Amino acid sequence: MSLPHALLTSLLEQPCSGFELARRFDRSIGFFWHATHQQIYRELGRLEESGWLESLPPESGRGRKKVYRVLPAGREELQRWTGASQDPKPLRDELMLRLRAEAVIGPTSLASDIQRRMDMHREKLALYQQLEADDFPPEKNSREAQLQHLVLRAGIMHESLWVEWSEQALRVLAREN
Amino acid sequence: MSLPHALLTSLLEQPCSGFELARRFDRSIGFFWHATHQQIYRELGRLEESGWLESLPPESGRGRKKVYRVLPAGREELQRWTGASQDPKPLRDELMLRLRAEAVIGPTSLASDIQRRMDMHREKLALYQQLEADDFPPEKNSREAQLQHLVLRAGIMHESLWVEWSEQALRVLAREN
DNA sequence: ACAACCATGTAAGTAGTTACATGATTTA
DNA sequence: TAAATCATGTAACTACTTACATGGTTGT
Repeated sequence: MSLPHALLTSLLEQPCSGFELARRFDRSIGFFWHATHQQIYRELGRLEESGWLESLPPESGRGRKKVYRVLPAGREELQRWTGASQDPKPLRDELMLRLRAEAVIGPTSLASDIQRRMDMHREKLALYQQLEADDFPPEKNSREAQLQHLVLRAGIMHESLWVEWSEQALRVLAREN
Repeated sequence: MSLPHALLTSLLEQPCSGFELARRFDRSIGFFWHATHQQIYRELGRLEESGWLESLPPESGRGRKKVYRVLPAGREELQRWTGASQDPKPLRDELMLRLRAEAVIGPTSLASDIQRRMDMHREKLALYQQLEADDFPPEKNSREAQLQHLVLRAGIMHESLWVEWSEQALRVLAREN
């Protein structure tokens, strides 16, 4: 149950409509917790039913846009959830399965796909490093900024890991084949 | 659709029953693609319907144990799937959401949970390093061994990443709080 | 004969994905 | 006035999780 809490967080930062939320997700929280607009609309409905959000119906009677705002009960639930302990999810990656399969059934075209994926990881790494340079200069060291920076650091370390791993993998796959 | 291919791989390595498969999963492929026995039984049924597996009914009439074996069509499907390109799944981690939430709603007991998780990552790292020492000595360098080693390397790098990141996170959270 | 473990399943629920539908507002 | 974009939804499906049920085999 993470999506509802992701939405609560995002709406505490800035109340907005489902549509705007979906767009903001794509450029911030969505980097590490993707959600489609359908998921978001469905979840907003549930959150309102639970009494964690309220929706302000369209101002001036025009349009269908609904703006959501977090209620005190929602804030308390978010606090509860954030402090609760959760085990880390184990690594779960299809590519590992494909490597095991390759080991059993012999050479396939895996190497070219790893090359392609490595390029994608490099691109994402460059993007994250740009975001780091733009949004987290050394003098910006409030608690809030440091926590957000930690999240971005995880992304950077994650992408670096897969670039490095891909290089190792390509060396192995290049030997024979 | 990864579980069926994980099962095909495992059954090519060694034909066996659903129960044995579930146990073997817990100690090898399951490290990076966990599955419950219910998932496995259901999937084995589907794979048999698709004509990718055959089941040899219990020998000697006793017991209910069914042994599964991969058919040629299953092997071809596995080959197709392994060579097909797949995009890497983006990082998806609840902990990142909890950090963003902390940044908005202020201090919670996150630090103690990160400490706990760090210990879990350290334990898993130690286990993987032990497996590496036991199963992949330098002289064992067949293609198959090297591919399996790559998978384990990914696990080691993954756990190392989260140990290192946790240390950074604890330094940040210790400053105030 | 009882416990421990082997072995296979059903049922119900949650989360996430994909495809499709619909209407309102803004801008060229 | 047509196209682009804003905005919200329904429906159907797939993957995964959790709880429960049931009977067979092996060892003491």
